[in-house]
Amino acid sequence: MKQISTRLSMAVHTLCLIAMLPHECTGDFIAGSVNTNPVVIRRIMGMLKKAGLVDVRPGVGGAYLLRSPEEITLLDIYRAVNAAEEEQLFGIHVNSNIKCPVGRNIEGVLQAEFQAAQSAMEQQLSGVALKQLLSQFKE
Amino acid sequence: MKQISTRLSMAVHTLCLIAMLPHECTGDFIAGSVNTNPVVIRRIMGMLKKAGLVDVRPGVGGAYLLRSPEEITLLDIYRAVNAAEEEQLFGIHVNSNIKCPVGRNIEGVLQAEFQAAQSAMEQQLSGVALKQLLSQFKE
DNA sequence: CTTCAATGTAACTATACTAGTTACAACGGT
DNA sequence: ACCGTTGTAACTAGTATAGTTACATTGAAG
Repeated sequence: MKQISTRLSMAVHTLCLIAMLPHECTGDFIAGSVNTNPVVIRRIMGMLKKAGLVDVRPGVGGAYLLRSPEEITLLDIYRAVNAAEEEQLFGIHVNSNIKCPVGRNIEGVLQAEFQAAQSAMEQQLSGVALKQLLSQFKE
Repeated sequence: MKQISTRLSMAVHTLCLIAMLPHECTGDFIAGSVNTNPVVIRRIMGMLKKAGLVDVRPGVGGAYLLRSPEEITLLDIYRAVNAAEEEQLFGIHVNSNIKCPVGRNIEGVLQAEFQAAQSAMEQQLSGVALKQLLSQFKE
């Protein structure tokens, strides 16, 4: 199965670092912790910036949160890194045969059920704030 | 974003047809309602068969449910068509830098949170049985 | 026993997303 | 002016998806 992109997990990682070490968080520094290419991190930072979660300082380097860690949830991050305006998690086949009772109604029926499932997931994500994650790195 | 494969929605469509019209459900007939290639349907039928949800009759054609529509949930179907033994919905980047407090712990932390989100979604799916969908095609 | 529609698969294609990479312009302190 | 950093474009390899063609196998019916 195709998984949800690791952009989300890398974005969470990035935000945790920014929250803890705003001054040292250049793209290269974060890339060193995530263990990937700096450009991948810069792209993610761009998405987080566009979503209003962070501000990045071009030229000088570093980034800082635009909201407190209690006010940034996993759902916020999830939405930030999934650029698609089309936010449907479940794909539904289209152009079913309208001459068939099932084909005629399946799209609407599935749309409702899949939306409910996606909402359940998103509600769980919205209950976890960055702050809760940060507390797990202090030991 | 990459959506969950339309195999799931096509599989639900297929099972609804089998439940309603077991005798007429050849791969070609179903493909006509779903509006896709018969081979795509046969592949999905093969997955549903492997999962013990249906039995297919080679040679003669047609298929029938091996469980009643009350006993087949969207979660059963979801699991049937996602062949991967690795059932993690959220991808997590690996090989983070263990010299960093965040990199050292991020995988475990995210694993727990993502699993909770996935479970919330799956629980919602498990609450919807095929029978509930079938009732929406009778009008 | 032959026929023939249907199933079961393999193989191949086009498309799309992902993650990584190179390259380079623009920014902005020092 | 210098130089490390950010911001992007462009390209690559790898992989999942959905569709397609082709063909062997199945099994009831004539």
